Amino acid sequence: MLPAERPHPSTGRRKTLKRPRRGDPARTRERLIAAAADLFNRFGYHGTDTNRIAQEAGYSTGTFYKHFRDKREAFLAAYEFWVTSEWSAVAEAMKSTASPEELARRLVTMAISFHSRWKGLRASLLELVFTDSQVRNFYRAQRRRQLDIIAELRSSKGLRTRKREDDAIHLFTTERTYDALAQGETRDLGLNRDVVIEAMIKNVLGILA
Amino acid sequence: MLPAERPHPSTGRRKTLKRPRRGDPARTRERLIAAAADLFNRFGYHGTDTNRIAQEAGYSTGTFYKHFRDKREAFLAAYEFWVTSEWSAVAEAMKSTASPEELARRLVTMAISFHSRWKGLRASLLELVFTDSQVRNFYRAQRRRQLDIIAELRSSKGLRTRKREDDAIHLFTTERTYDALAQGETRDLGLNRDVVIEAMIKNVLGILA
Amino acid sequence: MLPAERPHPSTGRRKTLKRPRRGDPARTRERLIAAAADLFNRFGYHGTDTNRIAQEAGYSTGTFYKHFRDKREAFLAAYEFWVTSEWSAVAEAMKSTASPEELARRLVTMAISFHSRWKGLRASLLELVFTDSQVRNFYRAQRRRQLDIIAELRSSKGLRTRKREDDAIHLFTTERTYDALAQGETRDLGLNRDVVIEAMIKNVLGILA
Amino acid sequence: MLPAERPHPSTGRRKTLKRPRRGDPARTRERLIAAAADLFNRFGYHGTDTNRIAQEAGYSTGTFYKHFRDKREAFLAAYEFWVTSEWSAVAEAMKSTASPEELARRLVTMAISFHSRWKGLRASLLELVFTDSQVRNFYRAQRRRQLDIIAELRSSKGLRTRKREDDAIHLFTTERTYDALAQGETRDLGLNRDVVIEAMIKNVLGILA
DNA sequence: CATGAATGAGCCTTCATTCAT
DNA sequence: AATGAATGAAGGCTCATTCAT
Repeated sequence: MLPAERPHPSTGRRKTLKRPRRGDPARTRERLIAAAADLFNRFGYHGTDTNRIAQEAGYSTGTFYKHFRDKREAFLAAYEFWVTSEWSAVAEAMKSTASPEELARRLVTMAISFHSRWKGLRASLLELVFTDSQVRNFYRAQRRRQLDIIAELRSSKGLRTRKREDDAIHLFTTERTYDALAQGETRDLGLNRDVVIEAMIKNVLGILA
Repeated sequence: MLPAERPHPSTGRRKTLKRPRRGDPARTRERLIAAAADLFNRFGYHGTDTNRIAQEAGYSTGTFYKHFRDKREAFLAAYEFWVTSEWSAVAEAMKSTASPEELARRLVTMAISFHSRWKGLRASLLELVFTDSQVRNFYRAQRRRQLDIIAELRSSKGLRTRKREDDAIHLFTTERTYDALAQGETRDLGLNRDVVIEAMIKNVLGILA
Repeated sequence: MLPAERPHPSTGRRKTLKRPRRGDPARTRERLIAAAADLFNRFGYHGTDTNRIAQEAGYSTGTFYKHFRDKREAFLAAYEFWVTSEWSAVAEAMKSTASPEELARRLVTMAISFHSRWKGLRASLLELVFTDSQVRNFYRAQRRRQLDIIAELRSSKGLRTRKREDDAIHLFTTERTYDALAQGETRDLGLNRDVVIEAMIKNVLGILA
Repeated sequence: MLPAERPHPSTGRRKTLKRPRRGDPARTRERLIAAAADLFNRFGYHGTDTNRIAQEAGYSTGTFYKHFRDKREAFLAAYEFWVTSEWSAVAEAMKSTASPEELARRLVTMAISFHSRWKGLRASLLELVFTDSQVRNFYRAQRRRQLDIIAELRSSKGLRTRKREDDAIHLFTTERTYDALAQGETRDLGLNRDVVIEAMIKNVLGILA
């Protein structure tokens, strides 16, 4: 029997939707990363699908894979984007000449807002760090860089040197608390948000001293 | 799930348990929970499948759904099992008459070992807390209970009262650091493990004072 | 924002189609292999999809993967099925006490009908033998077995011994000609089918002498 | 396509040809055909993608479709290229005044080397002949032409006339054996290559007589 | 003539869940 | 109480093809 010759793909069903302007790849990638970041952040890594990301960015399925090897790579790109913007904001704030108290307050506020904005991405990240070795390596590299930046910032501010361990512990500490604030955990536990925030400010102040 | 990768934890072909046909339901449930806890902990929530849990426990697919409404419920049961055992161990330790220093050291050691043992479960938990409202509610309830227990323990030990916020912050702080130790993050960041541990002990001591 | 909790799969859309009787796995596997053989044979390996095979066999997507690791494995099973039935038919024919002429004629007829029945599977097979090392290994093993069987048959018939090379060449030769007959190539080339067949019979006779 | 496997042929990073912007169309087409032939031959029809062909030839995706209606057309062009070069080589050899033995040997050697060089293309061809009616028609036409050429060659050499059927059978026979030699099948079956080759030479000699 | 970004149908595979035995 | 065959929605990813520049 003659085989059912399959018709050439995409002949016949061509929706007349105007093809999105031929943009430059960098912009496309940016848009995809933005969409990915948004969706991962809202629905988590496992709750987000690749096709949806493309669609949300205004592109079709295939375009996604022209820019990322796979879903993980898109996640990593979104993560990097977020981290970069976070740290440049911190660096910016550090340049100010405000009093240590003022600065500490500002940093804490910023941190809380960052953690609130990215809580979904963070949640997925921490899970993937356990599950996926590539994500883990990427994450660890970011962390080292973070500690380096902190040390640098402090020395550039003329603050006294501290042990890397102390900085790390500070990071762990505050980070988890910011998460709690961002995720409404403090509220659910019946804690007074302001009290917690003040404690954080005191904590940060300790590092700026 | 992420493509083709089994996470770092000790792999190894957990042999199927000898089939315990017609056991009592309670034992069956226990075995299922144990298998679930083990697998979730090793491969993460999304990396573990329901059929595998049943098989690992020595039962068939259907049995799993006789004991749990769905995968989440099994996860929650595993989580509860772990938390319960953890807190009873802590309560046990608190009964001792060791010096505060000794007690603090013991508590920190215990915590680290707990976090090491359950790091996979914890990683999944934190992601699900974000993704899944039922897990979130369950988790929050556990946390409230945890804070209550701490307050209780302290009062039974005749220690001075502290603000619930302080206890919570303490929890957040140490918890994240224990995670870092358990996951080898301190090593990857080039930190001296002992220095970090001593800091934790000092921290705990502050609460026992 | 609370994540869009995804409903439990297959809740809500349950078509009331009566679930196919719970059969024994061996029968299911047989049906799947039969469907796979049929579809691969009609549309080629690349023109056949896995879901279609399951459906054709009267099962759903997932069932296919309960029985075969992947598409290739199903192909190999189909191939083995076909080869086995072919060779047992040949062995059967060889048992007869017909004259060599009669036997040769019968064998040629059988071969042509086999090649006609399985021409699609053969076409895919030969391509996969090139493309896929697992298929290649499987195929080669079959061939060795085939040569062994021929040698055995001859010795059991009391025929004179021949070089393995001669048997192999005979196989190659006739095989390609049977393919041509089966695929209508002889007709397309304006050849007289009977003349070709008679030549084949003479050829086979040479081996039976 | 079969998952994650590159077939046995010599791998190796064919470097992209230097970009020949604005060449003449004929040269462009030639380069595309050469690239197509090479890739189809190495990875099979289904293992080769259109974009890769263009890239390998030093052109961009779109250029491919300026020269071929679709993938099949490129395949057919590659096939024609190969067949043409093969037959002109045979014709060349036939012109020589070597002894029949010498000629037969030379022809067999040539055939084996051709089949070795093009085994991948042949493998795909035979599958497509089954799957795709256009390829089939093209192939059949080539075959008829081939038989015509043989008849012609023989008459021009003053050899005696033979039935077209005999020529066809000869073609089928030797062809399959050359494939086996080219694909290493003889080796895998534990056959002595030289013995097989000598048999082929004898076979060819029969036709030249 | 040439480019290459974009398209989108399609296919393989997984896995939570059901239910007849 | 337990079994395990069967289900089928979902999702990651590929690749032939188009068309605006």
